[in-house]
Amino acid sequence: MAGRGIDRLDGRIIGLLAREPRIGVLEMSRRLGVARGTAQARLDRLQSNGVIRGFGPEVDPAALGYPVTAFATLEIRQGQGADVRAHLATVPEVLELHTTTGTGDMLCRLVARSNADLQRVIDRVVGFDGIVRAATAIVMENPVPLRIIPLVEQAAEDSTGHD
Amino acid sequence: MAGRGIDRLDGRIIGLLAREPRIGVLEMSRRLGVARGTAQARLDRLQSNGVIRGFGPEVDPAALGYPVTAFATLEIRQGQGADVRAHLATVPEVLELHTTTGTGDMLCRLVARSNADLQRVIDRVVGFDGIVRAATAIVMENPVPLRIIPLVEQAAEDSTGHD
DNA sequence: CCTTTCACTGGTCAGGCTGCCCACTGAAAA
DNA sequence: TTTTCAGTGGGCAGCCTGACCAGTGAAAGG
Repeated sequence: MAGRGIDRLDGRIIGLLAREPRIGVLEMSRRLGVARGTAQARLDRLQSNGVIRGFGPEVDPAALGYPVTAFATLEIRQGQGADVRAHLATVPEVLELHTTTGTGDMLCRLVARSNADLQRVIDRVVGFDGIVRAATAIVMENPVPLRIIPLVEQAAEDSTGHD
Repeated sequence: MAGRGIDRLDGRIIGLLAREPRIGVLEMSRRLGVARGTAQARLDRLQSNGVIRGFGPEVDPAALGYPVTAFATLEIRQGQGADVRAHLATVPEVLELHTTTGTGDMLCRLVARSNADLQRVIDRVVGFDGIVRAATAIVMENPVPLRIIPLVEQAAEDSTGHD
């Protein structure tokens, strides 16, 4: 654990990076109106802090041929959690998995080639002994795609106010 | 709509980029054992295809001071969908929003500074006329963080088999 | 069987950026 | 007052990028 927070300059760096990821440190320093060394140091710190985890490519499952997304709530048999986790990790169509409080025990995000193919994916997901019940919700629209900038801006404001 | 699929070389490119995002086209071509122009052309194609959306920084909400994640299922009053979407888009703690089939009408991912703070976030989310009911599940563990590589590999295998 | 097309190769070139170094400044903390 | 630290502005060599080009091999088309 490291980064207690970020200031406005950090926020601007992240925003800039989000808008134009291909940008270099030099160009970044020019846009930000700071010295190159400063931009470099800030960026290094954000990365070692863990605030910026990396710059991995964002791959669109739809473009890969998996246009259908769904969320499945799973109910697990007592004590089978670890096995179920391991099982789900082997299914490529399981994009993420969370254990949760509430009615279900786990929530996972799935993708499939079609609604018909989703059946195959779900069969594979729930075709495992430890899973008692599954409820699936197919995603129709995605009005707010995964985003972080608004939160970054709020975190930057909430900080001491330094620039 | 564009990319019908990807071949093995594309898959290796994405995998390489995921492992070492800072890598350049030249180094990439060396690792892949192809000419630089080829690597460049493939990468360009993946991006214009929309398979690779971008290289935005991956920001960790926890490092920003938001270690609590939750999923909320929302039930919407008939005809209020658009208003609710617009409302949720203004809440920074709403990281993503989907409209779904199933018991709820919408599913959103939330983050908060603490379990106590989550109450504030939920109040803000559901404190809107069009929302009839909300069910929240707090995330305890995240055994499978958002991933795409296994799917990329499968898509690459499923393709014609070209390299 | 010949020709066109296309992806890939391997090479060159100038310009620009990165990583690294340094001395200096100003502000805050000790 | 002294120390510490972030930031500034500058310089340097090395490497990479983007652009370009001629040549090759395979597949598709005539």
